[in-house]
Amino acid sequence: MTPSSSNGLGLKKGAWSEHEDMLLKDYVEQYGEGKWHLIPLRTGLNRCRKSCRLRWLNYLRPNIKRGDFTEDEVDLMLRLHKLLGNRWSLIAGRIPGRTANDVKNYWNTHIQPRSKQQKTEPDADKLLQDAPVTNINPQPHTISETLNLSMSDNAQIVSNGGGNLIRSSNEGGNNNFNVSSVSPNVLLDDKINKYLDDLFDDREMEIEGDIERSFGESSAQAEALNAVDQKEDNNGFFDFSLDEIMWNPMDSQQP
DNA sequence: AAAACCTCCAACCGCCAAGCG
DNA sequence: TCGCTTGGCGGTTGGAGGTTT
Repeated sequence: MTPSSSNGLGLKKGAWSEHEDMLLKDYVEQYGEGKWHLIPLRTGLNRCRKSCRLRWLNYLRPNIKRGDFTEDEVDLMLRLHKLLGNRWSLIAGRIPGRTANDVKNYWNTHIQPRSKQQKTEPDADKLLQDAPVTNINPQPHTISETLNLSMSDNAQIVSNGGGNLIRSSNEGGNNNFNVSSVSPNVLLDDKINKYLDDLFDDREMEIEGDIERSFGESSAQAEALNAVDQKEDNNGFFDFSLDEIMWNPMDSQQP
């Protein structure tokens, strides 16, 4: 992929220039999304339809978020991936401002390497024990004000207004709350590690096997997808608790 | 200071499904 | 029904920039 290479048809490939971005933006503002094949005709842009569509979806579209994924975005991604697999567009559709490419890239660079490492190094725990101990101290961290994750009925994560997160739990509903302050980074590691633990949990494999035997894979998946779709509000934002995402069709009671 | 190595992510590729004549 | 076109998706690549040696 050279910056200004072209294919056999004379179509330009590689990185987009500001001028090309402007042409594409103008086209979409005037004609709307779709009809990508008409772009070269109407704008003189020497790019193939696929390239135009991708550029718009992954870069030029309004409201695309840039920068690191937040802790709640990663948490949601992990859970949705567990439910949906590598269906990046579906996952991205439920993380506002993130594109399928963003999600896929993040997964491939941050999550997958750890997953592979854990798979190929069964003695990872021992190695960690032998490694020099690092004390992880809570660090001040700015988070989005809109963060309001509902984890479950008896465990919540909220901002304390001072930049740190508070994890609270109400064990057994007896009004005895355990509250601890944790940094988002630690939470993130917790969640990723928890996910990876679950991923290789033999019992879970058995359960999934049961689902496929009982319903057929497509049926279980469709049911799960419907559950997610029904919860989507008009703005494309999700309106369900994380426990609900993890609802298992095998469970007798839906949350 | 510079070479080697690593990480990230924008962009490309090939495939598939839907729509249409 | 068949073949073509188009939109869309997931997997992969490779260049840019950062980090380490």
